[in-house]
Amino acid sequence: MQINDKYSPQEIESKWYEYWIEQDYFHSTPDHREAYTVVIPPPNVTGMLHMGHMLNNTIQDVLVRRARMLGKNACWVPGTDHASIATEAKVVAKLKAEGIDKSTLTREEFLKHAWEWKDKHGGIILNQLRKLGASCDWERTAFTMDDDLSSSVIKVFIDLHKKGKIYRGVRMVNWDPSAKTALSDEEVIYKESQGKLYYLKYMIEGSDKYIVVATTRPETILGDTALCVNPNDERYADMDGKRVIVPLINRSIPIIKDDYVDIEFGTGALKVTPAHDVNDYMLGEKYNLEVIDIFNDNGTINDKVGMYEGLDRFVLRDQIEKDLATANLLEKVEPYTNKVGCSERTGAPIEPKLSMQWFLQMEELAKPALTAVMDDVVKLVPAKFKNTYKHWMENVKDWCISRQLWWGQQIPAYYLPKGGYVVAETEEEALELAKQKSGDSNLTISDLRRDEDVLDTWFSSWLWPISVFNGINEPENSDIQYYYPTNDLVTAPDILFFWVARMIVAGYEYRGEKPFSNVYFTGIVRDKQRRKMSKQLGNSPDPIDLIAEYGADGVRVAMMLCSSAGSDLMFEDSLCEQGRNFSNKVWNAYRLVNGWSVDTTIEQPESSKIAIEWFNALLNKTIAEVDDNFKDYRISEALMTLYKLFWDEFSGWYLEMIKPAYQAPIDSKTLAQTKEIFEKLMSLLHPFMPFITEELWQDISPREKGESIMVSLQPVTSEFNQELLQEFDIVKDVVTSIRNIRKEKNLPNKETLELKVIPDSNYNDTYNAVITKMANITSIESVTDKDITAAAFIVKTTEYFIPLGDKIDVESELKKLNEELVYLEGFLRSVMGKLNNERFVQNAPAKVLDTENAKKDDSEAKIKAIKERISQLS
RNA sequence: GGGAGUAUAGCUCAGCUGGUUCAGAGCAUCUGCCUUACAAGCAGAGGGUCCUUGGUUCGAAUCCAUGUACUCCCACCA
Repeated sequence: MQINDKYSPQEIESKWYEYWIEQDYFHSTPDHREAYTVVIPPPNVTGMLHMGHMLNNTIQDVLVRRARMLGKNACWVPGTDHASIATEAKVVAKLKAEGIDKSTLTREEFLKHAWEWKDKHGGIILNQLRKLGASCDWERTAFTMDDDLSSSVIKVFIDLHKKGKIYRGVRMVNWDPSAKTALSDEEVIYKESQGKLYYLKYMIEGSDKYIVVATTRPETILGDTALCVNPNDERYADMDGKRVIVPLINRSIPIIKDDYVDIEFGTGALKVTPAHDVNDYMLGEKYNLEVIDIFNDNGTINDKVGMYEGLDRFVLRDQIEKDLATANLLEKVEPYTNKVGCSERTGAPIEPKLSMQWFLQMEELAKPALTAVMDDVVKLVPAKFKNTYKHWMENVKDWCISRQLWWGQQIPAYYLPKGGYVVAETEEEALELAKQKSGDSNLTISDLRRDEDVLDTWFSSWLWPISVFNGINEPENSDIQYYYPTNDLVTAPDILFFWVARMIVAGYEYRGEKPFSNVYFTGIVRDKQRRKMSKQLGNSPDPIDLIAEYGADGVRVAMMLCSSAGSDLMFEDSLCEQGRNFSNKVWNAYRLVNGWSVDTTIEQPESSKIAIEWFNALLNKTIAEVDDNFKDYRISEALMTLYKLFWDEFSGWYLEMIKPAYQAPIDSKTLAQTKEIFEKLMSLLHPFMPFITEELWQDISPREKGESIMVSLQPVTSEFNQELLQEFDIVKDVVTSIRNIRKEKNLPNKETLELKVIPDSNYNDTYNAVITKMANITSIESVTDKDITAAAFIVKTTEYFIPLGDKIDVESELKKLNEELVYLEGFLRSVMGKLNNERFVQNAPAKVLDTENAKKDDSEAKIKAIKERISQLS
């Protein structure tokens, strides 16, 4: 497309992405430069791109592209996570839709289906990232179940087991009856749920009296093995040694006393079900109670009790309520709101369940990881997350790492026929170990039974920054040596514990070093009503549609403008308009510059010289600001700074200053310098808007094949003339004042005006050329007396006049002057109030005193000038 | 139940260690303009008790305390 056409992002974006790929700019290999490494938070293999990814990956791309343009060897490793529960659930559902039940398949058959699924859907999200312009090193694309990564996981498991950090045991775990697997504590989310509180009658054995017990889960009476009251509860003082009968079940259970029970709650009596409640389990251990597990893995009732067998737990709850009522054992039912733990992945209510699982001891491992964050060796941005992190790490619990699933890394534990197990990387090693352990040299592989479980997904992703560089299998390889530790991690705060904390732990355990230097937490993308964007609510736009409508550059700019670290962002489609409008502005500014014809015989006008000098100073100042913003990860501010620089300063002021008259040519020097400036502006904007900046950069001057803005260097800041910038603010004020007068007096811009000035210390005629050009002034004449027939204005302390003959309205002029006078006098009074206050003069630092004195002088001078003009006019 | 955070213009937010970057920005709104790069634009304008109440200070949006309102995290209350 031609540059003088309208801006149309669709036409340029795919072209440049292909070019970048073809030129292999994204790929990084170790060299002499400083490495800058980012590993992507691997999205779920079956995921689709949503607004959260959009935000997250835009930030990463901005950081990576900028680092690359700062001369670093930037490497952004992309990849996906196998997400064992989520993916397995999807595959199971898909098979079910085809009429295949998972239980009829062998492990191998199921995994075949799962891999097919992965191959079919696994690449979608990464392809979507390309549309966004993500400059990932695609040749390094990793998947958490790639051979290298899987063997890393297994090695680490074996190593931790060898170190005695991994143990196997029966514990109360969070059971997901839908996925039929254990979950870690972090995978349980608590939701408010409107339920009921049931008051059940437990008859006292050998008596017609009863004790009422309040419970939210009456179905668990099947597993009741005691009734517990507080020893200090007088209502139950005479219950020592007595027993009660479990309603409906007619089992006799003891009454025990423990101060765990809250006297205030319900009736002060607690039913104890050690198999199905964590607290009850602890009571059970303490008082040596029988444990009756009443559920099957899928949440239906088993045959242990011999009643209600096969019923689902929630069906049973209603059934029990009816049966209790019929038997007159239900005193009452109250509405009750409580928190119910649900599976993060499947949403199913969690069932606390006793089962044999594998655990990782975290306490010791967590120590270096805690110190690292507290000492800012790993810096969290924003820092408020340090508190949360500290609290979690100091109270870290053992990590349940086994899952009763097939999709994932299978635990490398092999059970011996006569009890005991060995842990080994291969079957052959396992056999050797087994022979040693059992003393039976005739053992064969088929005698060993491998543990069925797989490892928690996070047990593979916690190695991500190491395993993508194969740093577990080959700890000395050149990639890991060069790229590790990585620099920035960009992620959402909801996986701080799942992932970030554990990566830091693994980093210290397996590399003896932090995995990254900075963690940038993005906010959560919400809609206008502050609701989290989600598929179910249907309030999330499809990012691909947005890109199609506004262009990737436009969407990127929109996201970056409204996102500061750690705070949520309220997104709506219309925000993209701002991004697209800005792209359009950039495009059109280039069209203007590009459309000028050059005349090498004309001299460079004075106004252009000044404009270039001024803009270069401003550019330097802005680059320094942007550098600072990036240093503090204030990315949206960096962009806003550049946005204003380009729109207001460059387009609004600079281009207007150097713009030749209609169809007139421009001098070659100004054009060349302007193109240079334009190029720098493109470089500065490139990390945010990669496509349009490449397109224009390529067009500015002929480029060789193989050149690209993305591998060019960022402009660097240098000394700039601070005074020039301040003086220019005065120039702008003068121009604006003249524009205001034009507006008031209805004078069209085309009509030329004369300007008179009474020079004083704040006046500098260097800039007259600029003023005349910008405000369409014919001449600026220095005078000594006020022109009372002219429209007047004061900038700083300098008085200006525009002779308008009879066009000025003395009445309204006086009114305005008086208003201004009142304001200035009030202002002066407050300044004088400070200066006359002895304590202020004594305590305030010299700098503050100076400014106050300057304020005083300026306003006094202004007041004097206004008073004079008032007296002349009236 | 414990902990943390936030409250500034209609909206989204800046405002670092109290003082000319102190009341700001962008968007939105309003008023003029189809001015020869751009109406996805240009030129202007309006808009805030800096959540309440106290305190510290010569001086508070900024520091301290109290209250209020939201948000998030953690926790085994049946």
